[in-house]
Amino acid sequence: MKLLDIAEVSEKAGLPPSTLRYYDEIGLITPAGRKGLRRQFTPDVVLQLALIEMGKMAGFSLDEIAGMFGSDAKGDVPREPLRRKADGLDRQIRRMKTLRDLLRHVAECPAPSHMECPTFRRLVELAARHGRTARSRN
Amino acid sequence: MKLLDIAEVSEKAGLPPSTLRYYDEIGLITPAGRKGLRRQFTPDVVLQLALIEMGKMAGFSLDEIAGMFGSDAKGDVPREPLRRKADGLDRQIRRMKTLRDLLRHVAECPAPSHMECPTFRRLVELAARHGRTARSRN
DNA sequence: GTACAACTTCAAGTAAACTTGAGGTCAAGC
DNA sequence: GCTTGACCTCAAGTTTACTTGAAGTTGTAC
Repeated sequence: MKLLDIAEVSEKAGLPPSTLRYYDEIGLITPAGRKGLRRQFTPDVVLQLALIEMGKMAGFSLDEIAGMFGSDAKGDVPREPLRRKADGLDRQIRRMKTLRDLLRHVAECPAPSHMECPTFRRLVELAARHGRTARSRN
Repeated sequence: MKLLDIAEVSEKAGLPPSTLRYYDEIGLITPAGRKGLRRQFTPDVVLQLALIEMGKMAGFSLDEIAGMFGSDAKGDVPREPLRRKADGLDRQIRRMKTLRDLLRHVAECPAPSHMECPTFRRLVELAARHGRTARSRN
């Protein structure tokens, strides 16, 4: 299996080397070994990084992300929190769809102030209700 | 129109007063006036705050959020950037759905290491492709 | 009319997620 | 075998989004 050095991973993942070193430092990724001082990564790390990016996009902290996928070795990834996170994502997706509709509406709407537009208000109120319903924080 | 003081807004919006003062300071919200020193808000601010929360959830910075909805007075909200943000949200929603499926899968999957599970890898690869396709940053 | 709880300001502190820079190491090509 | 460019470490700096605390002010209830 061919190993990659940091510049190759950086290229493939679209992340600067400084970030990769930082992720290594906090244990989010781990090089397969070293050649001299240089980190050598398996190609899988690129996939892992894609996963990390997704987690970040969804609003998870690096700590949370490590908790989701990082504890591979131990094998004791607790299932219930994962399910709850997935449910949280569903709620978040719903709110993001509302926000998307809102943005598209604002881009079209000729009303001088958004708050005066009934369509706008309805959408925000809808989202506010969703937010209030989604009481659990993850 | 009845005005709210900071504690009432805090209560209704679920945000601490310190945050509301901060948002005022950076111009994200604006009190309708003051009673003595005390800020007096119109009820609409609660809706605005819901909107801000949505924007944050979607990964926008407070600056970006101010740009989307804040420049109400000027009336020159540029439409094209808004449409692009909406499109960005669509891509993000797609990736979040993948992440959700991934989390549900990990919660079920008996494989010792996720990276060894073909279903898992397929999902991540899918998402990685989505990510690469979505080149524009907002 | 006075007490006091709830507000106020302003400066400084905090946490997360990186980035930057100085100074050092080393593998590979010539 | 030596140069050189890509890597390394470690400490300090940066940005965003707040929070905290000290010290002062004031609307409202008694």
